[in-house]
Amino acid sequence: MTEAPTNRYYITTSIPYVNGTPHIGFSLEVIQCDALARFHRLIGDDTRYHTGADENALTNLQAADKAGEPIQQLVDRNAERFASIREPLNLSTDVFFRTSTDGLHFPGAQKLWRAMADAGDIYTREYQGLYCVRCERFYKPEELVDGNCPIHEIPPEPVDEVNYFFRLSAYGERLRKLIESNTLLVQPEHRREEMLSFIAGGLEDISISRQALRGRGWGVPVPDDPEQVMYVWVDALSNYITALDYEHDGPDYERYWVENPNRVHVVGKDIIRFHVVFWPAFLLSAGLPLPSVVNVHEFLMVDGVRISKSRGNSIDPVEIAAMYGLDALRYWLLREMPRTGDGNFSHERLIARYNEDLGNDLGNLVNRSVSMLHRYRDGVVPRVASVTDGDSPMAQVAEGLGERVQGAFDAFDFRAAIAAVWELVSAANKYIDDTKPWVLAKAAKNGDETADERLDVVLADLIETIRLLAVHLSPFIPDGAAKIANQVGFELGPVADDGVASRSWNGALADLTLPKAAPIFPKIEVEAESLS
RNA sequence: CGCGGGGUGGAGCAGUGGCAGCUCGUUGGGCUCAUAACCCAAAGGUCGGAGGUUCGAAUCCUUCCCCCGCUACCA
Repeated sequence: MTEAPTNRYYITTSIPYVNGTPHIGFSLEVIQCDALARFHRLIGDDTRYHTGADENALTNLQAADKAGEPIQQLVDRNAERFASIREPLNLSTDVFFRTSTDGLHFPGAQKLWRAMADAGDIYTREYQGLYCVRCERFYKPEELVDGNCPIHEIPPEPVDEVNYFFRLSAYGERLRKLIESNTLLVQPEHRREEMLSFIAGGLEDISISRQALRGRGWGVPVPDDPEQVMYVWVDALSNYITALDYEHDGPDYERYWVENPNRVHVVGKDIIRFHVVFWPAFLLSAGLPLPSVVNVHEFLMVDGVRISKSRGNSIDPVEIAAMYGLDALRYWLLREMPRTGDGNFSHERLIARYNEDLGNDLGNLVNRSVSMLHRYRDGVVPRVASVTDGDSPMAQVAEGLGERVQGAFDAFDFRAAIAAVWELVSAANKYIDDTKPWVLAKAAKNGDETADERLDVVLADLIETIRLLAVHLSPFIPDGAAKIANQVGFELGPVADDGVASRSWNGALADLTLPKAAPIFPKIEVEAESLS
């Protein structure tokens, strides 16, 4: 096998405002990214999974004022809440980056600003207007409803100030070409078209600063102008590189941004413009590499209604994980969320998916297989030449599974990735019914040597199938995958091309004695009235 | 208004020119290794309406109806 150069993979979530607490919609994004990060580690990529908090937004300051609390204190407390979902959701994040406290951020963001300014893309303009602090944008008088911001229903503040503007209008053509050529790949396809259509409509220059006074100095100061702080999106978007120490062109920056073809952002559909147009334009201006992929996910609704704090229909993913188990939550999010169109969260569907897929199909498969191995072979995995050679029926089914899963991941199609693995689960359950090991065992007991050999093959086939399942499922349900691995006598560990951690059929568990069978995904039993 | 998405058996979804599929549910059967799990079979859809292109349309075109998102805050 020739030594291929190490592939690299940098993946980011968007960084949420920390004026509230994480809800299940955000967990969709971090869990999608986590599956991708874990998958890329599994195939041996040098992977960095980045997430964090956007703390310099004016909206955070307002939340603090409303709570009568010092801004830094509120931001510290809420950032901790976002950071703390790492353990209960078993996220493999490499960094949780805070834009108000991490020393890398301010100088990095200012360096980016200077680079854009040096390119001649930043200029000042007198601006008079009505400014909604919650939106952090200006409104035209005719856009107001009863004198209020149409979104937040609060009166905008009259503002008369000089702002810095970015020459976004100069970048439409270059962005169009980059997106059309998929140099900047926007997924799914219809989002790409939406952005092309947006660009074709013409880009206007955008305001990229606000008066520092309005936020009492909260935010990233504009270089050489203490009167102004950066518009939150310039500051926030830059986190993807400031966290890598863009300030000093540090080793992580070189490794994951400059010398890495895979720079992947995963974002919600609401902020697609910022990531597909604004951010790439900033980078073009500064002469820096662009993201290679922006994957856009849809929203998760609850009972068909958009999650919002004012409606009070927010659902805490940590609570769901505590109620039903993390595997249930992760599996449901990755298996059920449609690629186009919003998904709909419901306790019933989550429980149904868990019980049916994880409990009945997968968990029961492991359980019945290991039970039979103990019953007929004292828990010792038979060593069978045809199985270790990959010549057995289940090995045929598993052929190419790794490629199918990878193809689905490359397309951010988590449902297809899981479905590919599930073909193996279904085939294994069917295999048991077809081969009837209990019949073989009875015949063997009566002296039928052919049946005895056949039983070895079937059992070895099943155990190897389960080993593969544990490995392939580890990006989706790391906890459950670890339990499956334990049931067939190994620990999920670092990536390997052979042995128990291999993604390919190899019969590596032959001769091993397995622990006693124990249910991995016990059924969730709930009474209907507790679901409301 | 502009841009975009969706409308497929009871429910949730896949399916971008070639006999309409998947999961769940329902009904019947099989099996007894297993978490009352597993396997097989059946019933159930004129693919939102109308028109058109084509040998052939869920799929392409036209038009209409309904639901939703974006329009420079929101994961």
